Amino acid sequence: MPRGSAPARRVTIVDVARHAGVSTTAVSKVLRNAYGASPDMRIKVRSAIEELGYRPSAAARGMRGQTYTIGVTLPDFRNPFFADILDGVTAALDGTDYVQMLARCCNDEVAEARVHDAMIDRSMDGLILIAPTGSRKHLERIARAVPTVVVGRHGEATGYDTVADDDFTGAELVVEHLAALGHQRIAHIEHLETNPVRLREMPNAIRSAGYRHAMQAHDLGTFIDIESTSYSREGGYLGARRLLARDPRPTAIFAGADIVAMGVLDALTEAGLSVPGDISLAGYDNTMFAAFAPISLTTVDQAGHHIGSEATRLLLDRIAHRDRPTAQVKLSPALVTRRTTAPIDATV
Amino acid sequence: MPRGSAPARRVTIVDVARHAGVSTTAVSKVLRNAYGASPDMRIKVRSAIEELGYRPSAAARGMRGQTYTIGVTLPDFRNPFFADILDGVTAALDGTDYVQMLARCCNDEVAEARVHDAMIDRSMDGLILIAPTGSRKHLERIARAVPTVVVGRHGEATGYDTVADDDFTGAELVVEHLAALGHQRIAHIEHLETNPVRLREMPNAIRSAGYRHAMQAHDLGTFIDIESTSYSREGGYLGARRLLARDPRPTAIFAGADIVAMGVLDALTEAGLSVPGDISLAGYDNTMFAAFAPISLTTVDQAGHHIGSEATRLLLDRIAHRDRPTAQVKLSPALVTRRTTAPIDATV
DNA sequence: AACATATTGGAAAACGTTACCCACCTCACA
DNA sequence: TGTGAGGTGGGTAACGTTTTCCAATATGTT
Repeated sequence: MPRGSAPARRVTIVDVARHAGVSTTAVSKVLRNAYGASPDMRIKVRSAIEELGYRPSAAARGMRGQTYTIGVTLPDFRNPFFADILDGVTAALDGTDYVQMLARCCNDEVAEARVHDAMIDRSMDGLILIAPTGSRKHLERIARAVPTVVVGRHGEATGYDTVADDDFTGAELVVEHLAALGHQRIAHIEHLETNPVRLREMPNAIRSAGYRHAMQAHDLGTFIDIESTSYSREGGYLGARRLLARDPRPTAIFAGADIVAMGVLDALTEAGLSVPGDISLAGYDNTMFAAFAPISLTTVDQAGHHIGSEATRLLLDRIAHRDRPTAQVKLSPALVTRRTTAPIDATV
Repeated sequence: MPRGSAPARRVTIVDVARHAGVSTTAVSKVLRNAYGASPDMRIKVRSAIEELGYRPSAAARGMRGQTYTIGVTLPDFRNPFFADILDGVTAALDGTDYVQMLARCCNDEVAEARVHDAMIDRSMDGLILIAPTGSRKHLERIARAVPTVVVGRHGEATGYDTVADDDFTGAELVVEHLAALGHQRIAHIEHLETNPVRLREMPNAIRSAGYRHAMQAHDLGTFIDIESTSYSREGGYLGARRLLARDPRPTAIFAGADIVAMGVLDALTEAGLSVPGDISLAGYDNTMFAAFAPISLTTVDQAGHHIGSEATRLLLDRIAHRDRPTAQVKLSPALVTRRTTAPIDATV
């Protein structure tokens, strides 16, 4: 019986103004901490707001001013690395008037654009796009409509700020580590990328380039061996299956992401191989999963929390100063050595 | 240099109307598939929309009608079970005009209320609250403001629909399974709950009750052993540490959620114990993690996808018919037997 | 042919806020 | 005693939709 006492009209700014005996303009000023309201006025209005339980309508606000909403899009809810970034966003937003709203933007470019548009339609004050796959042009278009920060994408951009990890160095760290352990046949599983722009901008492509460069630098150029699948558990499983079919098979696998390493482990378990006994394995992202004790995956820490808070800081700054030049923040990754990598001697 | 060609005024319904040579009313009717527009009119308007690249402003819509936005709140981005639910929501929303927006509502009741209010302020057309912790009264208040479906909470409600798994039966399935394997000292790690209402409504409490009931039913009442922590990896770790300190220690642990089982495995690894050699372990939720080959966790499948799509179906229905009586959907869980549980004989 | 009923299209008034501008007051200073 | 500046407060017009009418025309019914 949902009947229940009439839909109860929402308390509006007019009600507050009347109750406090002032104009709606005055109430609005207090709400926005805007100039032109005396301390007395502020107290009076605030107590009226309190008494009436008034809450501003974001829809109405959106028509003239801000909605105090930050939109965050991400490609996947299963990759735990993104949760770290979101924590950083939440932390940075804490204490401000802004609220974050999330949406997943699948992996397909059309669906992604639809989600971005949906956020613009909803008058978000700013957008944080995590690892978007859209074209540069598309991103510039979004950024023209609303302040935008792109996370996890390299390259200079004219319309938006970026925050990214130095994936090239991160990949080098992994190869160096494995090479120092005596490994030569170090294979890599990457996320397939063909678009030339994305080859220069997407983290997965940069990691792959870092891998190749480091292999060359360690005189292991002839051992370069890459499987192109996707950054997902299935991608890892598939890539590992193919690598295991090699003869001789690699002694170490560098998975482009922890989630990929998870799939690799699925395949290794299935094949009855032990880690690092039979084969060494490294991931990337240092997600919660990598720290999982029974696995204890060697990986690269991207400081997701820091990435998220930095992106938020940039976004709030840009909302306040839309004309400042764009900034590119690049963070340094760090290798986290755990138990899935071991010296080649220990490997059969 | 973000300068860039003037902020570019958004295309509005007025532009579309002028371009098509009709009234804004007519355009609005076409947009909403409302009655009163001829097929000719629809074609004419739609092509004008296409040509101008018009997109309706949700803010403006929100002031009079719908925003075509569904708000989804969930307590945690790290529990992969929620990702399954979200997939179900996405699937059910596919092909409709609705877009989903997510927000995390932490675990604390005040923060949760703030998030719910934020969604109402943003004129969401409907809300799906996943495993909310708020009081019944709070939920009823939300539901009075906007069509609401509560996921994962038991008990009759007058203002909102609910979708929940039969957690009591699910817990029984686990105990039955372990008892059939010959286990007696079957311990349980639950999420601490003291509030009397939530003891009757929250899934964690129901699972705990199911565990106790099944233990009694199998004449294992004297072996009932519960650690109260939280549904998180840390909670699992802590609970397991305490259980391992028992003498004699349990031969099997029923973790209230897969994420808890993950923490249990952290503790077991640390203690140098093998699964199921030294101790059997079962989880709950059948998340992606449970299927992870190196672990292969026995668990209870909740069909998260189905839960999500069912909740969405109910919500869309309620948006269309706000007066229909509330519904409680209860889904049946299924045991998924994997490699972390074994006969007691095999256990030392 | 007269009348009722659908169908089609539009004019105008909301919806709740903020931006813009103006009026008033007080105070300091010439 | 003017005059200008800074501080306060408010009136009013947007903002872009949907909703609620109403009028005009087409269709069907006696």
